[in-house]
Amino acid sequence: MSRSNPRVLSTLERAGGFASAQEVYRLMQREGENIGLTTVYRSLQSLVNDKIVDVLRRDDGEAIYRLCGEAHHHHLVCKGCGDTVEIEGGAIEKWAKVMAEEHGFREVGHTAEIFGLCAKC
Amino acid sequence: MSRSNPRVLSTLERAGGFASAQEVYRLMQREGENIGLTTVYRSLQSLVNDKIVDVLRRDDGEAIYRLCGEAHHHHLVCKGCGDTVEIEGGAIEKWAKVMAEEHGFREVGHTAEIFGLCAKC
DNA sequence: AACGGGAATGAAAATCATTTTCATTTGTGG
DNA sequence: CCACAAATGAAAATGATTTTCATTCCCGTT
Repeated sequence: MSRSNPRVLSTLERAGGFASAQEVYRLMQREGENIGLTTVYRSLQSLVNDKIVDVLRRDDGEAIYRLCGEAHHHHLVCKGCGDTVEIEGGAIEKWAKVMAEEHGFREVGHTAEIFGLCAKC
Repeated sequence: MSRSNPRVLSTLERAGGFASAQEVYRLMQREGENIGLTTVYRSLQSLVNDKIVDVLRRDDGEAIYRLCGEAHHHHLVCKGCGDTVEIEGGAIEKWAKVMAEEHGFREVGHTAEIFGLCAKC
């Protein structure tokens, strides 16, 4: 297995903690970094596995990566400007737990996102 | 502009009101319908424009189309066998609404899935 | 220093969904 | 029957992402 290239993480940080693989790659190119697209993808994937970054989807389907704290949280994403707010989801945790038990599921996780238009858009 | 081919809508309905363009296409093929992939894409786009169907994204980025006005439900998916149970998510609807209002978001939708191991796996 | 093996790298090819192009077919009004 | 616009679909183009594979780098061992 490959480990994350530290320059990828640092670039993602500098990008405001929110960018697609292609964007991270272009950024690094512009900054004269000598790195291949493949490595950028691999590093991002590895960061996702390690739960250091989160992956979401733009409306066009492109994956965007985002630095993420450890606390489990959810996102409120603006369809217009892509602005993201981290929100708390206690209600979801409970819902997921109840639903899982009701159907005899074990080792459950969940995803939940809300998307819409923010006040500015 | 092209108009939607009615067979596409009818197939999407039969698919449970929830499928990707490729899936709709494969379904129609299997049923002996004589239609091209291009037309399926065009029809779905046109249905989206007319707000007859909604478009969401799968985790892998593939676009999935859903009939508008379908009872909104969520999925409980088994990581082992892929079995899926439709579950009701009243709690989520409320949560999404509250969170959106709290942050000044409009026209909000949401996605929520629970995954785990079912009783058999 | 030379050696060997595993990890990291990246160029190029492969994949896959989606879009575009364009020539053909179909349907409709005149 | 004719003309013309809309609909269709095969094939090529696009763009993100993944895979392949040969090369390079790193590190501990002789």
